This record gives sequence, C-alpha cells and structure tokens, in this order.
Amino acid sequence: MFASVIIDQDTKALDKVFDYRVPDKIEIQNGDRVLVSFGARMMQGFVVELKEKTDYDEKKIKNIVAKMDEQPIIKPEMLQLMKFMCEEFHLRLTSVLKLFIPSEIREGKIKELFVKWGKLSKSFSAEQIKNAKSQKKAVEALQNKARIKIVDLKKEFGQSAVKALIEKGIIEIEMERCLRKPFSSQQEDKKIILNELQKRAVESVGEKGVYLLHGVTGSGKTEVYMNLIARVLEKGQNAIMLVPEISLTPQVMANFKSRFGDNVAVLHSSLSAGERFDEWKRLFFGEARVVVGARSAIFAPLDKVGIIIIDEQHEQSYISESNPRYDTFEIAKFRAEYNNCPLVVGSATPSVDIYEQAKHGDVNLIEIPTRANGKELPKIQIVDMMNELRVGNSGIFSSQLLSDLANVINEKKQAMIFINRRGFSSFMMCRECGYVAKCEACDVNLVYHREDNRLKCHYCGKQYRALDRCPNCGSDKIKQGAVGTERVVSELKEIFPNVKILRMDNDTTSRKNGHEKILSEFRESKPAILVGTQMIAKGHDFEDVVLVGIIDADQSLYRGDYRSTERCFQLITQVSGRAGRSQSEGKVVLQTYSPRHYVYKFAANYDYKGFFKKEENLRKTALFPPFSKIIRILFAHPDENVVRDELKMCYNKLLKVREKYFDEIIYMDAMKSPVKKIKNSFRYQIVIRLLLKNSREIENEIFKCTDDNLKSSVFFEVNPESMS
DNA sequence: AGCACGCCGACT
DNA sequence: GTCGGCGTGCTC
Repeated sequence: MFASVIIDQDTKALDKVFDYRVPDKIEIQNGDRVLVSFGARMMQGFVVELKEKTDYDEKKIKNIVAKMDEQPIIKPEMLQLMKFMCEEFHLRLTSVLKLFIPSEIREGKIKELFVKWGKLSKSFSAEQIKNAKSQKKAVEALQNKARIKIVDLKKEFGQSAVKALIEKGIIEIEMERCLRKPFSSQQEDKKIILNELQKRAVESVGEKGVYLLHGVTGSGKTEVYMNLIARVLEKGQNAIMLVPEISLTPQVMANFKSRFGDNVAVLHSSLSAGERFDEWKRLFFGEARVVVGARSAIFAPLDKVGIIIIDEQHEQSYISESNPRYDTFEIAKFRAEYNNCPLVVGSATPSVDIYEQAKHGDVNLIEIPTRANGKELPKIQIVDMMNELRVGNSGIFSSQLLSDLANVINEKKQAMIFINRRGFSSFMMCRECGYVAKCEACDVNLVYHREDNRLKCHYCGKQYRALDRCPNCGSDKIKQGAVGTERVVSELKEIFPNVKILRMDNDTTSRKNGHEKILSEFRESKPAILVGTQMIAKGHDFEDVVLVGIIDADQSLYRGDYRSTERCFQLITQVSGRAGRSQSEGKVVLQTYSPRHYVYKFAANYDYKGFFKKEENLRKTALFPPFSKIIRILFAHPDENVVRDELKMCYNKLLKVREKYFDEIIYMDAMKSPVKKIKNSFRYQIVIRLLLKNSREIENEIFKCTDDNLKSSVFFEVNPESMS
C-alpha cells in the first residue's frame, strides 16, 4: 500500500504529492497526519490518497515513519474541498492546506503533538536512586499510578530529578497522540417571536439549494438566521454562520451565545492561536455545533452541516485577497452541495452578481420588504453641491446639512457624518460641470496616480495626461476630490464649539479597544456627532441617531472599477440604515457633485430592483461581469527584470490562446499593476476579459500559460475585487 | 523551505 | 593545496 502525502510547507517547489510506502504495522487513513523522512529531515505531512500502485521508482520510496494522531485531521469532505479548490481556483495544495489546519498543529510544532507519559521501567532497581529524595518520591508516585504525564512529573518533583530518572532509564517515555476527544456539554434554548414576514422567510428555506434573503436594513434578518439554525440543530445537524470582519462580530456573537450557549464556537481574526485551536477542536469533535465567524470559518471542521448562512453577502471581506485567494461563497456552495443542505445568503443590498443569479432561478429569492419594528426607512435628501458652489458656498458642508445638524443639537439627539475615504488614488472631476474623466476603451472612470501625475485605466492600462482644464466646459476647477475625516472634524468643531464630536477611522481605532471606546463614548454623549469612514456604516444600533450626513458620496462612485456604482448604492443604503432605528424619524442628507447620476435616484427611494435593472443593462452593454469574466494574472518578484521577462514569456503564450478563441476574448493586455511595488516586489499583470461562452475551457488554457517554473509568484484572479 | 552538491577566491 | 562563498536543484 502506498500513500500520497503533501508535505506541510507552503512553497511552490513542494506543491505536489510525494508517495510513501505504508508499513504493515501502521494503519493509515485518508487525511491522516504522518511523520515522514523527507530529504535529510523529518517532516510532517498529510495523506491525501491511498493506493496500491505508485508511479515513482519503488526502490527510492521510503516508509511512513509514524501516524501522528488517533484519527485523521482532514475529514473526507475537507479533502475533497481541498482538491476542488486547487483545480477550480488554480491554487497550490500546500497553501490551501493551511486554511484547513490550525497553525497549532502545523509546521515545526511536531513536538507538541504528543503527550509524553512517564512509566516505570520493569528493570529498575532501587539502588540506582540511592539518596536522591525527589527522585524517590517520583518513583513512588509512579508505583501507585502506572503512568503520569511528564509535564506533571516535572512540575511536582522538579525538572532535574525527572531528567535524571529518564537518563538512568528508570522512567520510560510513552508517546501518545494529543488529539483526543474532550467531554461534551448540553444545550439550552430560548425562542424568539418572529413576525409574519420573518416566519415566511424561515419557511421558504428548503432542504437544499441557494437562497438569497433580501431584506431592508432593520428587517430582522438575524432572527431569521437564528431560527433557521435552531431548526437545523433540532434535526441533529450542525450550522455554519458567517459574518463580515470584526465590527459586526461582538454584537452578533453575544446574540448567538445567549441563544445557543455552549453550542457556539467562535472563529475570528483577533483570537490567539491557542484560542483558535481550542475552538477548532470543539468543532472537530462535535462538541460545538454552531460556528460563527469571519470568512475563514467556512473551513470549520464540522460534520453533518445542516445549513450555511452568509450574512451581508455583498461584503468585500468574503473574498480573500491574500494567498490563497478564494471566494467564500464558492466554498460555501461546495459544502452545501456536499452536505445536501441549504446555503442562505442575506443582504439589504445584494451584489449585482448574485441578484442576476436569482433572476435566472439559480438562486431562490426571499424578500423582507419592511422593517421589523414597522418604522419607515429614513428619508434621503439629495443635495446638489454644484449648486452650493454656484451660490457661493465652497465649504465641505451644504447649508441643508448644517441646519439639520443644528436641529439635532437643539433636540439633544445624535448625528453621524460619513466620509468616503479610500486608498491612495482617486478620480478627477470638474467642480463646475461635473465632468469625470473616463477611459475611451473601457467606459470606466480613470484613476489619478500622483507619483507620475497621470490618469490610468485599471482595466486596460491605458494612460492619459492629467487634466488641468475641463475638456467639457473649459473650467480650471478640475481636481481630485478627497476630504479627510480630520478636516471634517476640525471644521465641525469650529461651527459647533460646544458639541461632542468624535472621530472614527483607521487612525483612531488602531489602538486596542479603540473601536469600543469611541462607540461607548458616543453612546453616552448627547448631543453628539460621530464622524467616520466605512466602519461606522454597519452593525451598531444607536437609538438616538436621527441624522446621517454623507459627504462626497461621489468618492465611491468614481473609483475606476466596474463595481463602483454598485458599491456606492450599497454604501448609501447601509449608512442610511443607521438613522431612525427607534422612535424618532430618521433623515439622511446626501451631498454630491453629480446629483443626476442614476445611482442616487434609486438609492434615495430604496429602489434596489430599479437600480439592479439599470446596472444590469449597463454591464450587458459594456460587457462587464456578470456578462463577461475578467481574469487577472499578477506577477510579483523583487527583481523587476525577472518579472518583466516572465510576464513577457507568459504573454507570448497567451497570444496563441487569443488566436484560438479570437471571438471570445474581448480584451487582453499586459501592464504594470496599479500598485507597482509591494514589500519590495515589483508587480506586473495581465488582464483578460472574455465572454462567458466556453469560459471555463479558456480559463484553463490561460492558466496553463503560467504553468512553468517561474521565479515570480503568480496570482490568478477571476473578477478581482480590486486591481491594486 | 532546507539541505546537499558544486564550482571559484583568499588563507593557515 | 584547503576552507568556504552562496547559486542551482532536489526532496517520494
């Protein structure tokens, strides 16, 4: 019998399986963690396949040295998922591996895997101990107990005594694998009362398939989720619940903990490796039956999965940007199919992509069109900043927003001001006529790059001279518009000197608990204004927030990205959802320089369907996803010449693919990545846009062109979230 | 990743 | 003459 083993080391050179012979005395299963001799050293590996024959020279094959745990670490479902990911997303086995295995049992940590038990040797004689007191005591203890953990022995009788006994051969060491089943615990259950719409939503979720829960902000989706999970638990199955990164997590977590008690395991980024491992073990052994966590929790080692839920489906954080790159939704779909269970994704602002799937019936649509508390959604008022400019107000705030803020302060209520500040680059826009520079070839907005003072298209790489005069109206008031949180805060402080004004952005929350501190301070102050970036957009319920101001909504609109309109719509809806969550009516003031852009009309009316229809049409015409596929191949290497050469090599091969599929490849070019250098590695990319017909086949051919032994690291992305 | 093998410079 | 620099390539 032979076993294919992947070596636990994330390198391209080791991204293959190595065959070992399985000795008769060791019983090996798929997914077992094994110790093998690899080259000159001992390594840890994982068995991914068992077979009778091997292609490798049998004379050179080594034996598996040992099996490391009582049971396989990688369950059959996970093994299949690993293989699926490698094939489907062109990832390395070795890098996929680390998503499935907690760091605590990986790489150099082999020693910690075993519990070392101390046992008295049969052939020991009392003379050997003579008058060493603590050694004598240790031996006595072992005479009564047969075996004691070495760690405990050392603790009780001292390091040196135990060491001496081992050296003399009086104590023998017995290794035992450490992954054993811990005790289990019981569950409690509290029922929540659902309204009619929520009830119907729960009932609409069937035995399997993908469901899109489209519910307005405040429609009580969380209660629906909890009910669905309770239903599944009653059937004796388990559940996976995913939430976006951090900010939402404490609240959701508390909710779930109080509902499902010890049954809940939590996996998120701020856990220590040890804590993460503990939760992982609880899931692995079926002690915890619900996992709540960020995207990586989709790899939780749960059996009998009865439902998978992804909350805030549209969130970007579900797409992993660092290696290995993967889309959580695709993984969830695999697991749901494998377990024959439903996958429910929820959002107030679903992505265009998934809504398109719902339209074709690949995804079942469930709608909750009203808020759970019966309140109206806050009114959104669009303020034309161009007009403000015309009447002589060139400040950040419109007169409307200022007077509304004054009202809030008089009534001792709270307001939030939302600023869209993203990245290092931005678009160029004319403040007189609203003209925005676009790429001639791609119909997306150009991005201004300060380093070389040029405008660039992130999809085709075409470059344009930076503008100093508007080509439309001739005005010289053309500039890149970005206002920072700091400036907004300082101006607000000048206008409202006696009001508490808090700032929340990356700078102020980087410290530990910075997040919580600001939020609780805000909660306690009235009146108060909270100024912040994306992070104030989601999660938190503040009863007394009656006004939300959106400064420069355009920032997310003109980002040189085919998805930017979609993002803008999502952002407005999510931010608006913060206002008027309780008794008081809420209002939103939305400032923009392009008030006639269709996104604002739809967003102001909370008309998702209208927006979708319009957006769908535009993408169909311009051939952007979901009506095409964008493939980006990123090359990175510290030596710029190496990347250039290898990119060129790959590009030349790709030219042949393009020839073959000339009708289906709309666009293909090689260029520098918009971010030229990260961590001293130069980055170049090839961007290809192709039609959906035969796209899988073409994709595979494209991938083959990068298949050689390249020095650069190569990343392969389909419909990338960002081009940086 | 590591570690060996290997082919050129300054050193007891 | 050897010790050792780290470039290339292999590990079942």
